[in-house]
Amino acid sequence: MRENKFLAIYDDLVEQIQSGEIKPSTKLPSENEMVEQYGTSRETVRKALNLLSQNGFIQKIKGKGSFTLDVRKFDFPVSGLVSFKELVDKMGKPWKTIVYEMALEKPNSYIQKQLNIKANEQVWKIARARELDGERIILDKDYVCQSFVPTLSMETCEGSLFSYFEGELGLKISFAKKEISVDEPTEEDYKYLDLKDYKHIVVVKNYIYLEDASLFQYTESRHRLDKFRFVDFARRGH
Amino acid sequence: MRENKFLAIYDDLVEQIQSGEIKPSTKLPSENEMVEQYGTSRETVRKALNLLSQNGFIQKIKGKGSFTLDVRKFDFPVSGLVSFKELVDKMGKPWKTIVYEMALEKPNSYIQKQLNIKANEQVWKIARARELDGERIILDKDYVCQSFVPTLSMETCEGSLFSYFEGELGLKISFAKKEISVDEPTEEDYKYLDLKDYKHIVVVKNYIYLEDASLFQYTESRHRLDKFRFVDFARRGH
DNA sequence: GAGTGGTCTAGACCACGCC
DNA sequence: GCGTGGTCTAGACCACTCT
Repeated sequence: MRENKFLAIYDDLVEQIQSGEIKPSTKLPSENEMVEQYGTSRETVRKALNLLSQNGFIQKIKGKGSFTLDVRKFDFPVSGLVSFKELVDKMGKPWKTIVYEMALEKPNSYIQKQLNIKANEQVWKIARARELDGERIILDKDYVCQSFVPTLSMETCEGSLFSYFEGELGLKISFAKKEISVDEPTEEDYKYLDLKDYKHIVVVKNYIYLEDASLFQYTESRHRLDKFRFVDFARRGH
Repeated sequence: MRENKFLAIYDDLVEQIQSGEIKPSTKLPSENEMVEQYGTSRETVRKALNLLSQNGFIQKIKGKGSFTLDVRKFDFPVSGLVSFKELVDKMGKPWKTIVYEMALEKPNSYIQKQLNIKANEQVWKIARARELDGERIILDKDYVCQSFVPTLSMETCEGSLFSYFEGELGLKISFAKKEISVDEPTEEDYKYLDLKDYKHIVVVKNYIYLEDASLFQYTESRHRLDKFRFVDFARRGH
């Protein structure tokens, strides 16, 4: 059970929807019924329902009620902030991470600009390939300001940087900007990936910000064309 | 001025941020001050601020206040539900739409599946190329159930389908699922686009739903590799 | 008319940042 | 301690849907 009432209600409903206890396209209890059920005020119930709506679990229809959407059709959203490890774990496929580089460097001017830092600040550079079904199909290049992350180990890089930052360092990631484009492969790409004959590569640039709106990480994910897939759920907001 | 108080406050603040009246990375008035300013309750002010936060305009920091983000860095989000016309108008580039096809058809089995309809229902198929700087770089193929859109004209197709549906037909688009992948060009792509020597094409599949959660349109946007760009802003939600 | 979700209010208590 | 945003409440009125 989570700390906040509305999150507890949210979690409860998500669990019921994902487990199939509440079937797709059926009506949820009305807000007033939930007020009784959960013993809270209506605004609190509504906060939980709005979260469900934003995340694509339900659709609210005025005068009628809240209805579950068919979540299985909206399969895994790569949207939001999901790490490779979370994703691939969810899919249940065998995979491997190969660390090619982990070093504390003076950033070049491109990275300096991307991270918006001074030339004398040092950054961690981590280069890792992701192997699925025996093929290295994604190259992740992470650049992290040392000011936020004093130390880093090889083992961490083989696991999830993300959970290290959030879990052990207590850094709170708040939002991110993603940019997807297609580019020509670099020598690095040819060296670290099994690129076959593809003459292009999908580049996902990720700018990651903390709670205080400071930019602390820049990640470039380079995906082999045939293995790239991005799913997004968006509400037409106001 | 919009109908709802919280939207009016939202609009007011967006305008101030975008016009530069409120500079990037500065502090907004506190919630209590806004309560005075706008003469509403605090929850209403907070509703407006949460919208701003979701849409990447501000960052709220507990104990400190709400701060504007540098919106120029987060330039045009292709995310959400934006039509080609809206996008290109915002960029202010000269462009042209070429309609290659507009017909009422029996859907093939692929489209039937995508739109989740019966074989005997008819659908509009519209194929349009988007020309920028003298090159046809995007091919949009729209499939719309006739049950929602009884009539359609050539002029509408040359403009914005979207504003026709929302404006004249009064259809209310509520949410969409997007899927981005890369594929090999079809004969249609070669015929209707200036593909140069590119051996692949970026495919954006869009499933568009109405307020009552009915799927009413399937759109496939096929982008030339070098001109494709997708920007997304995502908060790490709860 | 009864039931539903959408908006709004006035007030309360809490956790956090800062001085 | 004071000001900030985060949560929660109890109640109100509205617009919409269905019967």
